[in-house]
Amino acid sequence: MARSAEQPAPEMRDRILSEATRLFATRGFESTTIQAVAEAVGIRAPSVIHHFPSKAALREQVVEDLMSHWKNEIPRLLTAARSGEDRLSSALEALVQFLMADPYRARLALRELLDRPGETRGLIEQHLLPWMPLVTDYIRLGQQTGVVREDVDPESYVVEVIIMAISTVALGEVLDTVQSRDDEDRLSAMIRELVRMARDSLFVGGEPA
Amino acid sequence: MARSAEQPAPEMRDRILSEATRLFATRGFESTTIQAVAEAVGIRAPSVIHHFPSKAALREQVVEDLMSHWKNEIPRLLTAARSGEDRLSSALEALVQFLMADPYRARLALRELLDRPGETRGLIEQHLLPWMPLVTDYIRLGQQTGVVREDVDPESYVVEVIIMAISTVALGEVLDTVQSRDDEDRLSAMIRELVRMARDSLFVGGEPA
DNA sequence: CCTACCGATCGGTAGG
DNA sequence: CCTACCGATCGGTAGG
Repeated sequence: MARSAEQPAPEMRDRILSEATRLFATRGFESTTIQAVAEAVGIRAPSVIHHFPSKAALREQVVEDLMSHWKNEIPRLLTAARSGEDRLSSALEALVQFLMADPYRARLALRELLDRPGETRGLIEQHLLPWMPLVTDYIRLGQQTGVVREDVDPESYVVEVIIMAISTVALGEVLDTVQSRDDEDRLSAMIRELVRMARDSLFVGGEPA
Repeated sequence: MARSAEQPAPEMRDRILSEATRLFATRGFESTTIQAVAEAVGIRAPSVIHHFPSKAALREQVVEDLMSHWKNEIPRLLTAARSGEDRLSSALEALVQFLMADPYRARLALRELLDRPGETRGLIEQHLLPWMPLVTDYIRLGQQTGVVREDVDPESYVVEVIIMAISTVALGEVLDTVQSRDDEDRLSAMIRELVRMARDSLFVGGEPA
């Protein structure tokens, strides 16, 4: 009779969050019923509601968990490489790695951007925007020293690269069959081309060898 | 008594399609009720079902209309400019113009890619893929003549550019407030940067001036 | 965490 | 194109 009484199964809440994340990312919030989440974790629908006051609250927590992941990773991404001019390329590759580590991250982000533009914009302004100057100042510095193209619009460039990375990873599953490849899967080729495009459209001159 | 009998209101069907497109694009298919579509055109829900056998059939027609638009526009996009090496840039600007002409096109495409990857992939293979070689062969020709970078992966490049264009236009509303601008709106700056990135990551050398 | 249950809303039908 | 209506499912509550 030590620890059997009424403790609410410590890991159950996390399991619900995990399955809800997966389902919201793949099917979308509206298409996912509480019952589907319950079934995925092996319980009944009302038990899900016991852990989260409402379906909306469940979504909120799922999104918040995603954002806190971002908040933790961003400093790591931005300091991913210190090898001078190649720093931005390495940061981008780290971003892609981060996105591909959990296949639901990119898809969930894209869905939230489409479904709740206002709320998501608020989250972006809160958590992502403060880091922007750190990157754009670095790009402007590169423009002054002549290694970065003069006609680059730093803010637009950064946002475009992030959009490209998120969209590519999120849609990778679909795009994977656009063309068959023998040597490797399509998504890897896309990611590699993405990194190349970001690099070659930023720095002046030809290949960095 | 000439034309009052039982003709099913010729323009009503198109009005339903138009409002359904707008609602599916902005809120998503699952979040859009037949009632909401009916209300938008000023009729009752059962009258919508009279024009389309089911909600799914309405979606099918909306998507088919979008695809037929694409099919008509693609030849025009690909022959948008004949001024030699700048041809691809002009084609891209034409693509962006096409996407921005109807704000719901990009958002609907992105939603369909997320919600129904299998079906959408089929539509892409049918309608878009046949045009791919026309672009990729042109890029490969440019690689042989030395105007296009050697390390460009033609197929990946084309898909990335299309993804970037669709995503940018679709998310433009959200991104518009990432940073305030005095001279022009954020989306225009994003589009211009997108075109620049596509150009500078494709061709060798500095600015074409 | 379960069973039993409910009001609301959904897509769709009947029948003019 | 409308009113009247229905079975199914949804999110959520009650009460253990």
